[in-house]
Amino acid sequence: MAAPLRPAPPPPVPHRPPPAAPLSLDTSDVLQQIMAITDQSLDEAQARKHALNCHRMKPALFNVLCEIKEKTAVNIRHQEEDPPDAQLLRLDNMLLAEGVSRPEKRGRGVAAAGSAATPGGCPNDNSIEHSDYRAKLSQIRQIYHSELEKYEQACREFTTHVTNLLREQSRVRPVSFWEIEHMVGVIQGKFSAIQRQLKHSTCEAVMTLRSRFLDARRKRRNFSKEATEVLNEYFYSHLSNPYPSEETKEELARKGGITVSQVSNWFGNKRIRYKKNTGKFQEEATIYTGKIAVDTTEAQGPGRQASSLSTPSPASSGPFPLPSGGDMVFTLQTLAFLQLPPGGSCLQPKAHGSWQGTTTPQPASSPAGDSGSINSDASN
DNA sequence: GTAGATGATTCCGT
DNA sequence: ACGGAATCATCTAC
Repeated sequence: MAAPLRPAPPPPVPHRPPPAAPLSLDTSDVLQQIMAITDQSLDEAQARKHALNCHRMKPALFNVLCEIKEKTAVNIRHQEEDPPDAQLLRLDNMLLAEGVSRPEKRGRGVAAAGSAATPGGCPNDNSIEHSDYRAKLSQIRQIYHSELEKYEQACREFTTHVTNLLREQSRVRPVSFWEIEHMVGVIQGKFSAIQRQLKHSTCEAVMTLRSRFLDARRKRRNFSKEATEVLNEYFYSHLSNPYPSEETKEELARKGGITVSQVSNWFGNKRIRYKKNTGKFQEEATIYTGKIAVDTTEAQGPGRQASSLSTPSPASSGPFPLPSGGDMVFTLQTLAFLQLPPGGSCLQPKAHGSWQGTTTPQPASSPAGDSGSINSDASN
């Protein structure tokens, strides 16, 4: 690295007026001493430097060196303007997008920090996996910042050291402002190459973490018994129109400890699978409609707590064979049908039959069969 | 190990 | 945007 700072070649002596013999000797002698200075010990060099500084030829020699330096410095200045590094820009942008570049905020809600850390978002974020992801990302962020700080500190120290050295050297040889600037640039360039490597590695680490996290998302776990029960209860009690509204989905999600997307997935899968093989679900339907009937009966008692989900509307029959063993349910169904709005098709809820018969789903918000006051699906 | 169950994803139509 | 249908990937019971 000292190459650009090496003393300039000996001055073009022939261009000068022919000096007297003793002067010529003097010049070459001084040059010899300068060239030999690097081979000497520190103490020797220091003493030699002092001697040279006091030498009567020093000002003249210094001027020549200045001329030569001026020419090379121009070249240096021209080489300085590097184009902006596109790759580095990409790395910076990526680290910023992944939330690695900005320092970690402390004392804030974990969830808030987590959502900020995953701009890509994960619709079905399992809280355990999500916090795991956040923890790993936080680890990466910490390492990145600590390494970055180390590099920056080393760069600062080294730059100061070299600058001081050059200033010191400027007493014996011409070291221009531009030269020092150039040297600082060279040092910073070297350190930024290291930083780039660090950024690259960090990006790779984040990408690996991300892909692992996304893979993990695909790993499914069966819902809890409670979640399945809540969903099934709603499904079988709204068999005529198993399309929960957004609000209902949210409540089902809350009760089952799952996300709204999972509720939507579940209902999507359930409808398809039920439709494909109704017979297979007979037993399950019997269980849940029986359960609903019991719940409904209990709910009729004094002091009941009305809930749109815990006291769902009775299942209506329809194109689906209703499971046997739900007498109470059947009675309630009949009551429900009798409450159809004027003009409604007799005894057949509008929504009934439509979700199986056609591919066009009935909007959950306005099924004729669910609009009655008896229907607890009012949240739709 | 295998079959069936089940949650998630993708594609497509409305 | 939502839902149906097909499919994938994993879990679970045997």
